[in-house]
Amino acid sequence: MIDSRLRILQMVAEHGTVTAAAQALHYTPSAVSYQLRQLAAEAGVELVAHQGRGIRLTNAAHILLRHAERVQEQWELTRAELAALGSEPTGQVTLCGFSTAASRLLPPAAAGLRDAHPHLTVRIIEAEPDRCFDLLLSEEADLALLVVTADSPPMTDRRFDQQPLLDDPLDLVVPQGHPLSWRRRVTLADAAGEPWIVGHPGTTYHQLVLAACMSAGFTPHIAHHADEWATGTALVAHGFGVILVPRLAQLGQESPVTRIPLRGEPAPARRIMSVTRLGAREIPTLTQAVDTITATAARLLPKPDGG
Amino acid sequence: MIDSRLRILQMVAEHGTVTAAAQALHYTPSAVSYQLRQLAAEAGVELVAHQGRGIRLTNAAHILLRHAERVQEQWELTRAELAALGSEPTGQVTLCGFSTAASRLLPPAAAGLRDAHPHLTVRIIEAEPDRCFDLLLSEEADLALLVVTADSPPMTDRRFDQQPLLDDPLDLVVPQGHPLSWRRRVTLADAAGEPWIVGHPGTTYHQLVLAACMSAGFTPHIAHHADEWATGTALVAHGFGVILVPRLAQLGQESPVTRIPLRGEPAPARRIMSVTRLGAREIPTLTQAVDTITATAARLLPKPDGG
DNA sequence: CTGACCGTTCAAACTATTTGCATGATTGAC
DNA sequence: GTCAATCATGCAAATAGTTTGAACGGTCAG
Repeated sequence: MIDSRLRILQMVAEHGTVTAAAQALHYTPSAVSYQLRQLAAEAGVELVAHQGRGIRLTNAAHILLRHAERVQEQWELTRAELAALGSEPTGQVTLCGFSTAASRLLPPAAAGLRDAHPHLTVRIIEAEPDRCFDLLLSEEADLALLVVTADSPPMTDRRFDQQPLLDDPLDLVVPQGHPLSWRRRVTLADAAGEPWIVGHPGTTYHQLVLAACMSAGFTPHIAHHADEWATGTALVAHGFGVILVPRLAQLGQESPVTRIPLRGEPAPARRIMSVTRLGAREIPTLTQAVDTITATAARLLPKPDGG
Repeated sequence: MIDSRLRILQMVAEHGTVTAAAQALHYTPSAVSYQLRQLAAEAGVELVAHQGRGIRLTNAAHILLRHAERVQEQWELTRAELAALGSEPTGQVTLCGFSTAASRLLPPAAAGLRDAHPHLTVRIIEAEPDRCFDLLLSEEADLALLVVTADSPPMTDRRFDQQPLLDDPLDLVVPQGHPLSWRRRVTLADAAGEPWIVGHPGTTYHQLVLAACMSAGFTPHIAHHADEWATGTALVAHGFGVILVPRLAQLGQESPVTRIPLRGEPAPARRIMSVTRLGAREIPTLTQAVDTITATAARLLPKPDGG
């Protein structure tokens, strides 16, 4: 509903370059360039200034960006009004989230929606947090579950409504028989000297582990890279190091490892957020989805006793 | 800039039928129908209900209409911001108005704008008041000069900013030597018994004359129809009746007629309004245009002495 | 029951957008 | 300095989206 040219401008502002914006939108740079030109003509102002081999957005562009935010918000309010108008929710709602969310939290919520509203089409997209924000902006998705990363927009970003959903505690996974597995109380710092297995640089998992270790006061010795839980677990089982897994993540039973809840103040955890476009949270369908997700999470993470 | 589908919905709301909306937009009914369907799908709601051989807009459609108004207003504010950003006004500005305005008020204003801002393209469209509102909505025009008619949107219509510009006094035109031409003081009621020459039914001029006569307390005897001043004047000169002409209208010198300023409380006049989309009046270019038009009007209608 | 209107549908004509490639400009590495 | 890499843009061709025109079914007034 929001003008596609404004969306493109938002992406350019977000990603800094025409090329990156094009990538996020599944467009080619030519298309983005062309549309920016159109928008500039329509508004009767210059939008971009060339700077080096890239571009810089002008003052006028920032005015248009503020406009886009307001229109976006207004549109979400209207959507909510329409949805509240009664009658069965119709059309399509799309939930997106990173791997663990997509596999454990979203399906129950999606199924609940589907069963409650026969005329509603429910879609799920598994995507990394960065991409989730793009999906929200482009209205390809309506609700996103994601872990905060260094690349996340700030909480104050007026395009999004970001609410903490739950704190997913982190467990340390060590080989069976590892000295730490006998300890009554293990903190992250206790594993500071271990060789670590983390995701590839740039992945959310990589950032997560590094951030957790950093806030525990040490920099991990990274011995191996593995992006999938199964791979990491297997490496641990064979004594290549230790990994950190969020409580929500399910590990296969194949590898003989010990999973140890970490203690600490605060206990190491990853914060999972539910994110909508600003104003969209009031849409009944989404409210219901968030409720279901909260309930699911409570079931999967029974009582966080002790801390 | 505003979504073309919302514009179409506005037109349908305004004109009541798909066909009429299509006409106003220079579209075919098919296109309007198709776009309404698209909009409904995008919003996930029903927009039209069939009623008899026409349609009726649903509740949801009215919510969307309110949305359209708000977005429209927001866009105009943004335009004003952009325009105020400094730098020379660029792009295009279009003024529209009914015949007299188009010939006597708009050209000086347009010329002023053109000379003041070399990079600005100025256009003029001559159009009946009804059409002027459509032109504003579709952003084909930015400022309209028009006479209030029975079909005008109410002053409270949140899509427009309607400001009184001037009152154009009405003159009675009678054949030379006509008894009324010797009177020191003539009111409209004095011509109640004359045969009248008016525009064709439905024209602004027709409405104007009837409204004036009605507020003077009589219904004119309509003897002839003529839409052009020259035709009407010629008919008057040949003794077929009398006509009413606004002071701004220039009559050719070919026909021997007498033009008598009408008295009364209030003096018969047509009220000329300057209309913009709501929020657009602050755009410097338009402000300047209105100023020039006011000045031109003051020059053309020197001092309304006496009443 | 007939003619006038109205809204919708469908394939075809038409527009506008998007792509793919070529180009010029800038940056950083060697 | 040279060279490869990165970036934005321009243009013709491909593609997707919109608009048209003609046909149809429903509704209303005479």
